[in-house]
Amino acid sequence: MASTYPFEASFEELSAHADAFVDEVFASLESGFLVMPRGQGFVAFPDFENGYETLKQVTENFSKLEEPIIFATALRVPLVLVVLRTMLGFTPSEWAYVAGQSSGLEITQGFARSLDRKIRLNPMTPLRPSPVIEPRIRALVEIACKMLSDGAPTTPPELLHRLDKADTRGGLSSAKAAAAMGVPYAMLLYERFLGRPFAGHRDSISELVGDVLELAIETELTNAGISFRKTRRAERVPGFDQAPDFIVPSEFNPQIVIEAKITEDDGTARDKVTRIQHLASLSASGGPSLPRGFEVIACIGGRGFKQRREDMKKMLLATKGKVFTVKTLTKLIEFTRLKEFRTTR
DNA sequence: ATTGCATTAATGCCTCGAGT
DNA sequence: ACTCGAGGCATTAATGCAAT
Repeated sequence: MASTYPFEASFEELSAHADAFVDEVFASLESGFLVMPRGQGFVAFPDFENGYETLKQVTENFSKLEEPIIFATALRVPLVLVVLRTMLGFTPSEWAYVAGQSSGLEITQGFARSLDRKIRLNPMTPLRPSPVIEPRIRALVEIACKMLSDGAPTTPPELLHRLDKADTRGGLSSAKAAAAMGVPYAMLLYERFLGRPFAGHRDSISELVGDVLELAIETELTNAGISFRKTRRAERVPGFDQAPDFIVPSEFNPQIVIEAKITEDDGTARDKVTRIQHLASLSASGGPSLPRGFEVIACIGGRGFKQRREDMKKMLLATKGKVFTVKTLTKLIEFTRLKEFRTTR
């Protein structure tokens, strides 16, 4: 085979040796799941512990859970709310639902989510709720106190109550015991097993993971002095049903589009392949506000793409070989039409 | 403040083919 | 003919942020 990398190959070479090029791309893909960004809203353990200790103090070692006291404390140390939610083992949405049901107030899932997010972003900033917000927070605290005090009701054996866990099963006495004596390592592991490890945090930084790749592309483009338009989340760009991540030189004149995707999951990878194929067909057909024949470039990362040989073939053919990974990103400009837009050496 | 959108991971069900 | 595993596919849940 004459060419090493798919982006150097002619279309004839590409289709003749598709499998070899798939191997080449696979070889340069690596997985990055072992490390993840902390992100803005990451709650470090000392902060979380501070919330916990505060709650433990004002409840006198979890011997009494009273709404007025906890509400006042939560305003002062907002992480108390996060700790309460963790004791319940609920998502913000779920907490909002039970609070709404029991209080009769309208407490939307979005409200609980943004409150939780706000606290995680600024754990040390006291809350100053407006008259509209205050009763909602009170209702959240109220229902948490009640549920944590009552513990899990008995359920038929085939059902499992969400409060049926070590520290909440028997109401306050369970929490009290857990706080005083700790919980066995096996119990910690069991909880971890039920909730996939780092799930909440992973979900919240899911977009930052992709940023690493996007930033690398941005650097390449900027260094070469190439004009580009980077689209934002859920942005609408005329001509595209879903906006590609980069458009060169601008959204009004799409000559080159770049899709950047990292995934560790094969289902997601499949989805991305479909999307890139769709871009390729848009390029072939053109559209009301799209010139025909714009170049489609894929920049990919993560082991998810390794799972699917057939899909990778499709992607290589759809992009005419213009598939880059973190390892080959330095060749991005040289081997694509991007070089036509270069203004610096 | 609320809503809608895109993104991501995880999971169950289905199909297909290899091996017994 | 049957079993088992792998891969494909669709669905679900959770999340942050731009738009409203």
